Amino acid sequence: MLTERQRMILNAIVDDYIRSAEPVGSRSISKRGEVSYSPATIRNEMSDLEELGFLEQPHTSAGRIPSHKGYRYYVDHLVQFGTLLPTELEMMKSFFAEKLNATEQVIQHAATILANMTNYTSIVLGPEMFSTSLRHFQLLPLTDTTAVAIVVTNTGHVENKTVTLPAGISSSDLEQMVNLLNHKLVGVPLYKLKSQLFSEVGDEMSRHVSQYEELIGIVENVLKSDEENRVFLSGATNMLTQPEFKDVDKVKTILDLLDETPTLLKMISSAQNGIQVRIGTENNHQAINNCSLITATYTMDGEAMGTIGILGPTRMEYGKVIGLLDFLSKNMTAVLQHWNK
Amino acid sequence: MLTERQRMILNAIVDDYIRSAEPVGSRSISKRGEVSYSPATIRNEMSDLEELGFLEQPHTSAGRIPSHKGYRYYVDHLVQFGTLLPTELEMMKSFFAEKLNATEQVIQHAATILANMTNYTSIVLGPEMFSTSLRHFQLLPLTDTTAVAIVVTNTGHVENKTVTLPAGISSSDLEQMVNLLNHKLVGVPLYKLKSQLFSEVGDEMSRHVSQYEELIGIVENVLKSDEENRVFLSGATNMLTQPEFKDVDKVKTILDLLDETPTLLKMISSAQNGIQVRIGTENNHQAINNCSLITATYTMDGEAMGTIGILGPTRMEYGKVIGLLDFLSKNMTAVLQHWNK
DNA sequence: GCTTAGCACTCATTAAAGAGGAGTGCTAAC
DNA sequence: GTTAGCACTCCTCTTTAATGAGTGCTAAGC
Repeated sequence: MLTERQRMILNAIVDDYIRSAEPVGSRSISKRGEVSYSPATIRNEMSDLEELGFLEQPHTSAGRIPSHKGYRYYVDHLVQFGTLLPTELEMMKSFFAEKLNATEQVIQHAATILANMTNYTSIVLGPEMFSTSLRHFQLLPLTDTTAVAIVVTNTGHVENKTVTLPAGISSSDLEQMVNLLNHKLVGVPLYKLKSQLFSEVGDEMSRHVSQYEELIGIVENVLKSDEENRVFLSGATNMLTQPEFKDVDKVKTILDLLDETPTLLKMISSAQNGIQVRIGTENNHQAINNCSLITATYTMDGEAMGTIGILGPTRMEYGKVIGLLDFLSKNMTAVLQHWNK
Repeated sequence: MLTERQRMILNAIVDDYIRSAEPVGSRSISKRGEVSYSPATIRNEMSDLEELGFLEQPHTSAGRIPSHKGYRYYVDHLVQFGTLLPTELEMMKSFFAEKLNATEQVIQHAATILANMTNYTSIVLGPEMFSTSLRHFQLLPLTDTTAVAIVVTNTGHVENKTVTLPAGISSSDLEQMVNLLNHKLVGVPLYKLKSQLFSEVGDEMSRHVSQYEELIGIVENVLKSDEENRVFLSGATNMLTQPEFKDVDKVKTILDLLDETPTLLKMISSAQNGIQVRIGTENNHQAINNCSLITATYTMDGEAMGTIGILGPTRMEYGKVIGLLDFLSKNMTAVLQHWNK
């Protein structure tokens, strides 16, 4: 619905604005060379683009800046994915070459490296715990009524939580039950635990099933309490370097949002497979109405495991970030696979 | 060395400045009533106080603000500890009434509540792991060469780390050794592990001591990797609400510092017993030259366990914060004791 | 001798006014 | 359809002046 020339002009304006953070005037577009028309012609097109909702004008005598709709069009039709610069590639290589022997470390490190490379804020969602399987379950009594429950997954991930013990179970009974659970349920994917419980354990000791269920409840409880720990944040203070956030009050609402792990979790875990860009209000959070979130999911054996996200101002370097996320998410699998197999 | 009147004036100036964040003039001191002298007299004293280094003047025609030395004198001789307001007491009570069944949660929650009550940033150092004792040690093989090591302390704290296994140990040997270690070393304070190893285990299997040592090394390794997790931060963004930090660049260096857990750890773990106030440059960190850190240590059974700290601008409410920290640190023991015994 | 009223002086802050300039929209010519 | 020309808008920056809070000093008062 846009003419080729309009697309070129829109593209030039967005590019320019991303670079400079200043409203873009017709003359500076004309001088760039890509669009070889006079400023007057470009002005006419800009006027049309504004009428169509792709551009905005801060005030009459200023240049144009992209509207949300403009960014959307840019992202959907115009942006070209960046390829990694030699230095970036170098950093990536050294990241993948590193000997990190825990999934968390890989994720955490990925977050850090992304934040450093982009100068934006990175939000990374670690592997979905429920897609892994039970490696070991243990219950260590602390007092008469409490114990620390420990769940180890096949990925080497350890979760623990101090729990209140089910009433009316003797410690020897408890031990026996834990042993049986381990014997029968090790290797079972976590999300299947409950159903497996009935087919495996239920047969043998049907009269105690309710107590077993309580134990499985503990396991699930331990894992659920972990959800928030899946979120890794890095470079939050990079927000402070963006000219649009030089006002302390604005940036505070953003940083406060970044402090709320549950909100972050909801935000990033709602990402679709592949690369997704959510611009401004599409994020549905007042505080980041002037931010864009670019997410990429990473997989293992074809299954979605987690999400990598970059949060920056709407005026962010979409091409570069998408390129980086694409590269990282695709190669992430390799690293994780190495340690989880 | 200061006259009574000078002390009163200094006190009034610091109080006023803490409240208003504006240079304090002689007239406003005179009007407060505490010092019933004319502005001219007060001006003379202020001039003397400046000469003595307790006050500073931003420019000729401005009021005075306290210098670091002025704050130091205020903290050492003038400030009166705040008593908790009814609302504050209420918050404290509900905090202590809460059923938190893990030390980490207590600490984390203490940090949050402090940040909220003071509107400053709280840095809390959790219990020293090495002062607790071994509850359980476990090694779960993941691959041929790696395993996840799990250490549980008597406080219900669980640490884990994926480790590379010592070369040349069969899995059954390993199991046997872990069992023996558990048998002999459970209940031993963590800092005594190594020495105890020799007296307990060394006798029985002297030829394998080096391998045992390697296992203990793993235990210590697991615990060391935890040091950073002892630090809990809350209310970092509160810094943004302080008028002295309305400049984004200044506040960025502070927030960046707060992101460096190891630095925080060093900073807060160097606190002396009891309540300590470090003003401005006394913190030895460029980034927080305009901040003060007030710390209080909390104990259990007379032994130092950890530290609670509040970081704010040098112009912070010393009296109130010291009152809060005093109250909290003294009552903290009670909560922790409840769950660790 | 300590205290204080009086006054000149300093200097940050604020408001107003003007100059400059970037950029637009429109019109008319190419 | 394209573009040069031009009047117009409005932000930004600078200058200037006014305001006022606060000081330091001197001399008078108690």
